[in-house]
Amino acid sequence: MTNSSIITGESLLYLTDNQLRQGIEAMFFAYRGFTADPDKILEEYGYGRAHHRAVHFINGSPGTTVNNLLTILGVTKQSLNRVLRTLVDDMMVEVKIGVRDKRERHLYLTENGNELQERLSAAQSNRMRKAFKNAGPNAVSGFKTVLEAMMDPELNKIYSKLREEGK
Amino acid sequence: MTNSSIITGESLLYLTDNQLRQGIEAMFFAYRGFTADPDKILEEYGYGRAHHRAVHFINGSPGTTVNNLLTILGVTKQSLNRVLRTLVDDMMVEVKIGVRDKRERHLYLTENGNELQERLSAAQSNRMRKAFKNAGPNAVSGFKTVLEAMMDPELNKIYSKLREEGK
DNA sequence: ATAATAAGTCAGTCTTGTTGACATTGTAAG
DNA sequence: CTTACAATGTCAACAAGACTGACTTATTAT
Repeated sequence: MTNSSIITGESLLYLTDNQLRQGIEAMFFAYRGFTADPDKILEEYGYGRAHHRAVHFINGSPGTTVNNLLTILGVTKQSLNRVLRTLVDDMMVEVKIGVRDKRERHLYLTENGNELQERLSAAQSNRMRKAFKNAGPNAVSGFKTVLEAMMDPELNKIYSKLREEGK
Repeated sequence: MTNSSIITGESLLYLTDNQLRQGIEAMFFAYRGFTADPDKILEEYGYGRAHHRAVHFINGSPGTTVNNLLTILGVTKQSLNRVLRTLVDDMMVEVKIGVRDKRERHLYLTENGNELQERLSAAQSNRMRKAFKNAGPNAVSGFKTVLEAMMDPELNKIYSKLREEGK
């Protein structure tokens, strides 16, 4: 129950245990909301969040390799492979053998995969758009700043890289 | 690949698909960081995130009932019971039969449980404190505003209630 | 007395993660 | 050219943590 005071550039920011606690709980509840809408759609297809993540990052980096995806998702190849196999079997993802290095498999969304991705993205983006709209532009930049500071340095690198690629 | 423009109270906020996408990815990577530190501690005890959540909310609302916890955590009683049973067996949580209503079980952290909670809380709060410090006070309020707007209305009610209780 | 509530339990299923071992194919280095 | 390494895939086994459904026990409320 001790309080901690922190000196920032401009002002003195008192971060009480309760403020930090509220931040923790906000993350917990917000993440639940964040995943709620896509989860409903995924259920229709018999997919889970792992499928969503794979589809999301393949869409964002078409032609990415299995190894790349492994790094971004932070799971084992066995775990990813299970998900990827069902997506390929269901004609959601297309696998192309690398030209320069024939060991590599490059991943692309098929037309079906794109359709699924767009449905998932629309659901998740809608909620985020509403949240952003409600909170206003200043809040949005604050939101991103805090989240970036909360990532592991490694993950932040990956995130920044993806951010650059996407304009 | 369409852009959406939103008019806020003060200014015109252009929310491109890429901005929304970045928000989504920020949530994904930040949540990973958010859970990384406590996960390491939990491993020592052979616990998982489910145990963490239970301990967290029992600490925040000592004497809460099983049903309350069920509502906050949003899981089935079978799922919660499994976790709660191990915590009770390990002397982390104490169960007291209700005085007014003897059907109810009121949950409290034991001394051991409190110790665990403090370790977990310290790890998670440290990261959040650093993130808050890095981002500055304005960013912190923006962070909370967006997260609150992102919760389901139901969850927001629970969150607000907990916020009031905790001063 | 009967119905509803709070909690616990048993059994079975599913997703998603893990390890470990091994095979295949292709690239790179000596 | 052979040997080592790398990228991928696969088999098996296991565990956490979620779910459903059915059922019990104790207690309270009608």
